[in-house]
Amino acid sequence: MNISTRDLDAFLALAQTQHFTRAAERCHLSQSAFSQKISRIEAAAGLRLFERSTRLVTLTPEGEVFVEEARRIRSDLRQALIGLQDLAQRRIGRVAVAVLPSVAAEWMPAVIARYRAANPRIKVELFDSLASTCISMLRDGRVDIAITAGEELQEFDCQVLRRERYFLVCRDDHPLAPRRSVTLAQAMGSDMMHLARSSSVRQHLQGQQGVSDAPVDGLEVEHLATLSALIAQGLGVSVVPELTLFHFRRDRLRAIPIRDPQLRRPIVLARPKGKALSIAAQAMVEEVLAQARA
Amino acid sequence: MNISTRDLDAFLALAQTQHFTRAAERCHLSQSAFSQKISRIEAAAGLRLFERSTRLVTLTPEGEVFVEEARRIRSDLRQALIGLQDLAQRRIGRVAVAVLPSVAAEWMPAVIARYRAANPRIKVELFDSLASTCISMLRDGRVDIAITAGEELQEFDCQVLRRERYFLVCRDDHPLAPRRSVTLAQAMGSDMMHLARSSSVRQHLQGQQGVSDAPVDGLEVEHLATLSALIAQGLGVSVVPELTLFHFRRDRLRAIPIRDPQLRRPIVLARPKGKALSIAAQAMVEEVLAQARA
DNA sequence: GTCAATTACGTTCTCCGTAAGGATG
DNA sequence: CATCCTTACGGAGAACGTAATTGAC
Repeated sequence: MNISTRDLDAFLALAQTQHFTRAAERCHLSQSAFSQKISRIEAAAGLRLFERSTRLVTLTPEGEVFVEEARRIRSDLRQALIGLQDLAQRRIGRVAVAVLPSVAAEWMPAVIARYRAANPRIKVELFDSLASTCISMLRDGRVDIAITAGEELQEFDCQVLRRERYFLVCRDDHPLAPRRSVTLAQAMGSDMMHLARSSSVRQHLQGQQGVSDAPVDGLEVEHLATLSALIAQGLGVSVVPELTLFHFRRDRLRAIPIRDPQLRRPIVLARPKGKALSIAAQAMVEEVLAQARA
Repeated sequence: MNISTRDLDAFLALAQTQHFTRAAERCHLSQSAFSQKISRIEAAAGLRLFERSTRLVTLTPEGEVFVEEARRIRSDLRQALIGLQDLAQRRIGRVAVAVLPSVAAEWMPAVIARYRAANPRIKVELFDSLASTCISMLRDGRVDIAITAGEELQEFDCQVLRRERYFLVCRDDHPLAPRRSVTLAQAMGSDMMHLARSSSVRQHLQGQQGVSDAPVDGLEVEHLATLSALIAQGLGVSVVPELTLFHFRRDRLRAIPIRDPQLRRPIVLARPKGKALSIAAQAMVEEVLAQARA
């Protein structure tokens, strides 16, 4: 047995008009084809749904029972299909993104502005979180995609958006301040201040040669804004990736690129492995890629 | 766009198995035909519902949205169709009947017994009501059929089940008691007691020649059992139709057929005009007809 | 190399339209 | 006799199966 939406339409049209010819017109069918269709439906149902004399067409009591169910079913199906169309055409939807705070501040304002302009009906959820949080949100399915900098991303499908250079940040009266570039070794020679161990920057630097595990003199902060203020006060220097430099755009601070070519922080776009993105999320990926290329 | 139940089945089978070949088997289709079917469904929906590599088949986020709706819709449709089958096979259903009290007492016990034996799952509702109530219940759709004796039945489809003879009921010491039959005129000569005007019997007799409109001496009762007791007491005689005779089966009472051939009470099976009966009601009609023929 | 989905192609069958048939008022 | 549903029949397109192709592991 096989019932189609057009069968339901035909049945309901006849139930309403009580007239084969007019119902057939409404369904864009010849009257004969329509009659056959009703016959097939009745055969499939196993009973007569309409009582017809050549003059009068009425529902049987069983047909009346079926009308209400058919109406509801057709309506549900229509709603479901319309919902799919809306998803496809991005008239509705939702996309959730978890990104590093630096990425959130530097890239996402423009990305989200363009995305909303292109897809005004899609709800965007942005989480600015540290790398470990980004990863767990992605793992738990709380976000569709994540932009992070961790290394332990084998469980996801990843693509590197950019390999960021690091910069030495110091005050203008620091010995290295006039340099156009420095090496990591040179930078470490100064009074270095680190970010907290939990940050992705610290994790990354930790792996490099010549970077000690121990805090130099207890100045180990959580927020880049704090670090920036400490350096401005002349309490030391630090090494930060490019995307965070906006924190350090203040008087007397200098950012000097670190030459070491292997010292790069990969900014990674991660998505659940082997699972397709929603159309809404796919569109978000496009915008992110465009931003990363810029 | 046209979606069928088999399309839903195919979609849901693939959603569950995540494997074209196995889902195709479940749907009794070749793997190729199945693949095409999924493609058509996706084309109809306007978007990709499954993400496939040759090794792995998974739902897209949009597909996941659709799964739940599809499941519900398919289940609703199945329920509706199964319900129809049940109605057709009289596994479920309901039939309501309004009948005259005399018919209720004489015919319906046997009718209902046979009906229940044949259709154990169908709920039977029986109303024993006077003619006017039977008619209004039928008119209001509170019952499927009515068995009554009124004359004003043009608004219904009717068929006469039987034309009842009338009987003179008297005590054995009444002058007419020994007769094998009497005429209506002879009966009216005695001290006649009538039923209340509202009864169908009175309404019918009223139209006959020689029957006066006025109560003879104020003995005008509503219930046949009362009438029976009055006659047994020797307070008079009465004229009643055959189906009510069971009230008068007591010592010293005699029921004598009235010869007048035109004096017959038609027992009528009435149903809504131009409206088909439910299958359950149709089966009840069959039983009633069988009873009336007996 | 194997497994699995897609594509190609010929066949079958469903569905539709034209036209004739039949019933009803 | 006019209206309207049903049946008959032929054709077009959809759906299916077999088999070849492509792609992933």
